[in-house]
Amino acid sequence: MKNRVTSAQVAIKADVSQSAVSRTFTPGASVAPGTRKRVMDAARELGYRPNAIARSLISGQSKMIGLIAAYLDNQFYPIVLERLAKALQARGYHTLLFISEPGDQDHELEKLLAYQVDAVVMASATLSSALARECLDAAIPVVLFNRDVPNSPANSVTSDNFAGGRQVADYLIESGHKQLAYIAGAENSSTNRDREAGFLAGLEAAGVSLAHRAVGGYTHEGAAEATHAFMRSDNPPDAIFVANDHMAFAVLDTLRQGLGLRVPEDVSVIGFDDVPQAAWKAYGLTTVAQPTDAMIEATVSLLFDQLEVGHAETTRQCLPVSLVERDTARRPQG
Amino acid sequence: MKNRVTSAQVAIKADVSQSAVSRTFTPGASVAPGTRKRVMDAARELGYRPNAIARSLISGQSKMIGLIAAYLDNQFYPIVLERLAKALQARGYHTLLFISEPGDQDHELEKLLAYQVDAVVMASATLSSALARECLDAAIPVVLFNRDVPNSPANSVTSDNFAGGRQVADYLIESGHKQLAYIAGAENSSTNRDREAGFLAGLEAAGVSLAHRAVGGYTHEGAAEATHAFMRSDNPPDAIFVANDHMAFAVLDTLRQGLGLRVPEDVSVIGFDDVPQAAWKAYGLTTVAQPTDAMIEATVSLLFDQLEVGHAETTRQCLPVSLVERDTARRPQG
DNA sequence: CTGAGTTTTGCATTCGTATGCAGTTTGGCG
DNA sequence: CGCCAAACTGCATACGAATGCAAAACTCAG
Repeated sequence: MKNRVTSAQVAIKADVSQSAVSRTFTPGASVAPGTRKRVMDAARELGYRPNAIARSLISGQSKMIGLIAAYLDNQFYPIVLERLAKALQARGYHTLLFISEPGDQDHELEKLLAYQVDAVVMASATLSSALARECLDAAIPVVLFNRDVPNSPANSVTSDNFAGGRQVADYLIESGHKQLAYIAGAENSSTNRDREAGFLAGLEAAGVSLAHRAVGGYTHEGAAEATHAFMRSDNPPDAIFVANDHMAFAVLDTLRQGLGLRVPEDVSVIGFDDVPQAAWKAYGLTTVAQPTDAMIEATVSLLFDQLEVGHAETTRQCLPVSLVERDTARRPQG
Repeated sequence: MKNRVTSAQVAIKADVSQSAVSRTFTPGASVAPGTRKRVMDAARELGYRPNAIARSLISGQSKMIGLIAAYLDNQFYPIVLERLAKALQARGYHTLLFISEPGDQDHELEKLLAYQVDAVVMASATLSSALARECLDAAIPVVLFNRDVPNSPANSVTSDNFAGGRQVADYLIESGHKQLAYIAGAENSSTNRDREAGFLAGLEAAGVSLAHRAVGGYTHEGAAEATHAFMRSDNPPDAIFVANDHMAFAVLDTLRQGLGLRVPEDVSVIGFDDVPQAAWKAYGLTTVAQPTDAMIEATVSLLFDQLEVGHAETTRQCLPVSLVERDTARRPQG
């Protein structure tokens, strides 16, 4: 039923061999101009399109990159997804998308490897060490995006989460906040771990201790609940550092609309990521900006170094962050 | 270098034929329990994983669905992407993602077809009629998601944009608004066309004429500019219908933070889509809800009807919408 | 017009798996 | 114990394109 046109059919129509057709569609191959034209004409007439699947089989390169993601409701990831896919497309690669549900990452990754992807980018979920080994064995480069697993053989591209957390601590202390709170993302995520560690390091350096801590699980609801809990306590915080912007929006909504408090007069709030929404005026969120474009660029170069140049050493890139001062945190010297 | 394990290697190790290995991994094939076990053991030991590329080549089914998208900054699409990909995964299909840049859709779609995707879902960009024909020729089902091209041979799943626009008009008029404005998305998008047509139909039925109209291009900035222009005019609107929520947020920010106006006291605003953000308290956007889950479900069943059952007729599904009353539009009888 | 050097071309094989066919084994039942 | 059907197995081939190799065609200088 399917109207599949093959190179052999084109070859017959153009009165050349199948090889000639193949070479016509292989950049850099040796084909006489006349032959090429005959082939192109026949191809156009028949509606021929080289079969990427067959090509992959023989060339050993699928030109597909497996991308594992989840939680696309946090705007950070869709944006990464869009730009990364676009960057890969520009280089002739395409993105096979896997949405990982908590729990079945390994199972899904199995399937992804079955598709012979040339590399894997993990933008969420963590790589189990078993899978990491499998990828290593199969010589499939893996890049962890925005996460880092210390002793794994995978490459990673992250921003300097520790420094970011530290900057937030310094900033909040310098601007006179006394009761500091932290809303964590997921306990086991590397971004949360580093952001929190940096924050705590900053507090310790100033001799301040953390007044409140709760886990928001990177969800809107979790963050809202945590905020309520904080504010109901005996010593409510005067500043909340939230592990990412997505949760910070919920914190702001809860403080302002839910509890009728003023931000930053009553409570300061600082997020992390600097998603586009953070700049929207309804929020105007003070936050730590991740260098999204640079991270994507780094990911792409890393990938191509390994895919096309053949570099093998695993690399861990950590890019600098910067605090973006907007309207949700009292400023120093104010 | 690549440590590729093939079915032949497993066959040797398990002392069976390559066919036996193949059959072991083919659900429903006839294999003796003992043989299956020997094969499985050998496979596990060698780390064998069936090569989906080779399988596609011979079976003629890639089990990949091409998904074309763009504008992932509008939260509606990431969510669709996530849920759709998940639903497809659950059925053993995977998503090959293409980000279309305005202008090169055709060129990209070409590549997508080269990958032998079993079907195409277009969640943005419109299908040129040339491409539509190519897909038809290749017997590749195409589903237009949230868009509709009247005389094309493609299936479509949309919500009732016309009825939604109409409801907004009725609602705004009933609640006593006099100066109505509309901010369009992109002129050539079917969603915009239908939403606007429905809105105008409602106005006409009430004998009201549209006071203002501008094109926001589905962008934050475009909507902000349009709002400024409206409010600078001699007869500023007391209600603005915005073609989607993404732009409506910009309208709200501009009215409130930019111009110091109160919503809905001074101006009412209604959006379209009901993305999760619309429910966040900082916005509390009154909007028309698209039945996202139902649309995805419809898309998936449509796809599978065509892929596995073999139905061929093209279908156009149009699902009902509902107005969600929140806080950005004055209510009738208030 | 000849011969050496360079392009172009076709043949045959390869990638890894699925499957029709025919041959072999197994099991059930009389 | 014998026989037929059913279950299982292996062989050979196919999917569509890329590529090493050797033959053929062309180029150009002498």
